[in-house]
Amino acid sequence: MEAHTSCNEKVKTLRAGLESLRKENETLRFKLEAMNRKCNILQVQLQEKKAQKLGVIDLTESRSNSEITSCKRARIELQVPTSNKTSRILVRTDSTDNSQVVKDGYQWRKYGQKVTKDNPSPRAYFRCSMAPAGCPVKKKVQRCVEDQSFLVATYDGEHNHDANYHVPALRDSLSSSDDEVLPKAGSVANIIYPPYPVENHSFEPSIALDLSLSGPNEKSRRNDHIVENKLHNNNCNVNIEEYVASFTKDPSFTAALAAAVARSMTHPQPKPSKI
DNA sequence: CGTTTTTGACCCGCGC
DNA sequence: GCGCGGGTCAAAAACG
Repeated sequence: MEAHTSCNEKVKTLRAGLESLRKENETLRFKLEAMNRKCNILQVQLQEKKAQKLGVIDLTESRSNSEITSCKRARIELQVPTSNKTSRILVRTDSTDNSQVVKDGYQWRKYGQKVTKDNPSPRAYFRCSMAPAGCPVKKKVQRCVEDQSFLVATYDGEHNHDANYHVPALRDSLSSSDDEVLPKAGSVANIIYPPYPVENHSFEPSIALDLSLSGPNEKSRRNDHIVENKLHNNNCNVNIEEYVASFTKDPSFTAALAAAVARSMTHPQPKPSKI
């Protein structure tokens, strides 16, 4: 009899624990949703701000001369569809970095390099090597003749497969203010826009956000604490809408989230997990 | 050892 | 036809 009673109590305890876990799970789900929404809003806002600042230049009829012109116009980094199947982007890089790597989410294999007449910098030729069946897309990468800190990447063709498009595409838009531009030493390109005419390929970079990351930056670490504290200070019983609103209205949370996202991008994880 | 990069050779279109 | 320049090939080297 006594054993039966103690067994019942154990069951009750376990059920209580299970219920507690359920609530915690629910809370975590709301937190994730709220963070996702906020993150999306931030992305949109940042894209809009960038777009406002950069403006658009039509290089549709561009040849080398207009490339030069575009380079002369300071701080213009853009994606320019030159036709249905070709487009050109300018990518800001470290001028001391000799590599001609443009991280655009696709995997490229270099098959040639040539010094052209109008530019002392060699032009590199790449093929897309992501699709096993063979992707027809090619790209040419060459430093801008006027400004060596820019790479001019010309894409030719359309991918017949999905892109492994993630972190690098947003790195710049999230981590750089106007004149405080990446790259750091050893880093590569900072791309502003998707490198293709967006017809069949939607540009929806997936963000791998790991708030537990500890970066070298003290300020961003503080911001992480803000995020974490914000998360921890909201208990399970809070009204959901108020709870979400408390995130969206809190400027410190906004700043902290932006910093965390930016840092997660500048320190990408080997195998990020999507939220 | 398989994959990627390098680099000289080759091909092809264009202008003269 | 010839030369020039851009694009591609492919063998060798480098890399992981």
